[in-house]
Amino acid sequence: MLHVDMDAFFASVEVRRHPELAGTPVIVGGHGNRGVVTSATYEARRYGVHAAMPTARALRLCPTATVLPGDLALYAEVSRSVMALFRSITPLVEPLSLDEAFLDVSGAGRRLGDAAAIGEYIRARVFDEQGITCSVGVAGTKFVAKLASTRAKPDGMLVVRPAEVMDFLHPLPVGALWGVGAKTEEVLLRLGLRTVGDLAHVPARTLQRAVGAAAGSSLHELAWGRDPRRVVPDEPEKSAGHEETFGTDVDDPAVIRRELLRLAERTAGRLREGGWLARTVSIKVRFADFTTITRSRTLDVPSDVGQELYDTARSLFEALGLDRARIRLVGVRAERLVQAGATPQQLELGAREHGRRDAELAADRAARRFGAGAVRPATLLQRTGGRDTPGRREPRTPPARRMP
DNA sequence: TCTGGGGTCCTGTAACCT
DNA sequence: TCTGAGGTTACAGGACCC
Repeated sequence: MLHVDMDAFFASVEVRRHPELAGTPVIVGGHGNRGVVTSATYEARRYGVHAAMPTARALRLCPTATVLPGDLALYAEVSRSVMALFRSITPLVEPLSLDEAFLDVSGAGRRLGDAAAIGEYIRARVFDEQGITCSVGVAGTKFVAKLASTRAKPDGMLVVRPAEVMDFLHPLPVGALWGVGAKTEEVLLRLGLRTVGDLAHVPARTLQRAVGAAAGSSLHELAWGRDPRRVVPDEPEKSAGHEETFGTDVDDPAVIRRELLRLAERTAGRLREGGWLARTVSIKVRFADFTTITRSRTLDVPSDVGQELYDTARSLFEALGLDRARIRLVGVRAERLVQAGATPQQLELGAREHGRRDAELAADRAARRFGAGAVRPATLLQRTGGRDTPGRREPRTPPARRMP
C-alpha cells in the first residue's frame, strides 16, 4: 500500500509557474479581509504560516511572503497528469483530493520491483514530468501509509514494515490519528490519553463511551495498527454544492436571494456536467456570530435544473423567517445524487420545467463556446452597488482547496 | 486573531410504518 | 381501539478531512 502526497501542492505549482519565486515564502490563498491560507511553501511555514490560517495573520508573521490568489483549474490539470501516471502503474488508485492518493501496488510488483522501489520510481517521475516534489508512505494499511508519508515530508519516503508498526505508531500523539480533530483530542486528553500507545491500552468500551460508538471502536483498532479498508477506485460522488462568504455581512434579503440563485445555477451546472440529478436540496446559512444552520428538503422529482434548485433553496430560506439577521455566508448543496439516466424523466414534469431545462442546457453550450457567464438569469445582471460591472460580483476568495 | 470552500460520515431526534 | 415495540427514513447538527 502506497500513500502519495504532493508537497505544498498549490504553492509548488505556483513556484513552477513563477521560477523567480523559488526559495522564497509563497502563500496561496484569499487575500480579501476574510481570506485564509490554502497552501504555503516551506519557506513560509518556517515563520509559522500554515493552511487555514487567516491570510492577514500569515502576512503579519511573514511580511515578505508573496500572496497569490490560486488557480484551481491549473492545479486540477496537474493533478490529472499525476493521477494518470499512478494509473499507468496500477489500476487500483484511490484519489483522496487533488494532491494525494492511495495506490495498491500488490499486483504491480513483477514489473517495477517491490513497493519501496515503486515509491521511488513515482517520486522520480513526478519530479521529472511536473517539476514538483512529493512524499510517499509505504505500509500494509492505509492509515499507516498516510502517517508515513506525513512523516517523510517534504520530498521523502518512509517504509514502515509490519514488524515496525507498533514502534512507529505508539509514540505518536493521539491527534495524529485519522478522525481525531481538535474536539476529540480534547476529550482524550481529559482522560489522560496523550499518545496512540495510551489509546491502545484502554478498553474499547471506554473509548466508545467517550467519543461515540463508531469513532471509539475505530480508534481502538487503529491504535493496534488494524485498518481493513482497501483501496477503492472510482467512488461515486454523493453531493455537490457551492457556498460563499460575503465580503461583509449582509442583512438584505434581496441580496441573499440573488446569491442563492447564483449558487443554485452553478450547482445545477455541475450536476448536468456530471450527468447527475439531485434528490435533495440543502441550504447553509452562517450568521455574523459564526453559528451555522442547515435546512434540507427532498424533491418530488430529482432535478438538475437551476431554477428548481433555487425555488427549493429560496423556500427553505424563507421558512427560516429571518428578520434581517446579519448573514456571513450562504450555501446551496445538491445531495443524494442519482445518475441522470437511471431515473426516467417523469412525464408530469411539465412543459414549463422542460423549457427551463432546455434553456439551461443552451446556456451550458454558450458557456462552453463563449466562456462562463455568457448567459445568466436576468436577476444576476442587476447592478449591486453601482460600481460593479453588470453580471459580475465583487471578487472574493477564489475557489481553492486546502493543503496540509 | 478571527475563522474559506469543497466534501464525508456519524449521531440524535422525530416521524412514520407495521 | 389503544398501546407499544421495533425498524426505517428524513432532517439537523457537528466533527473531521483536505
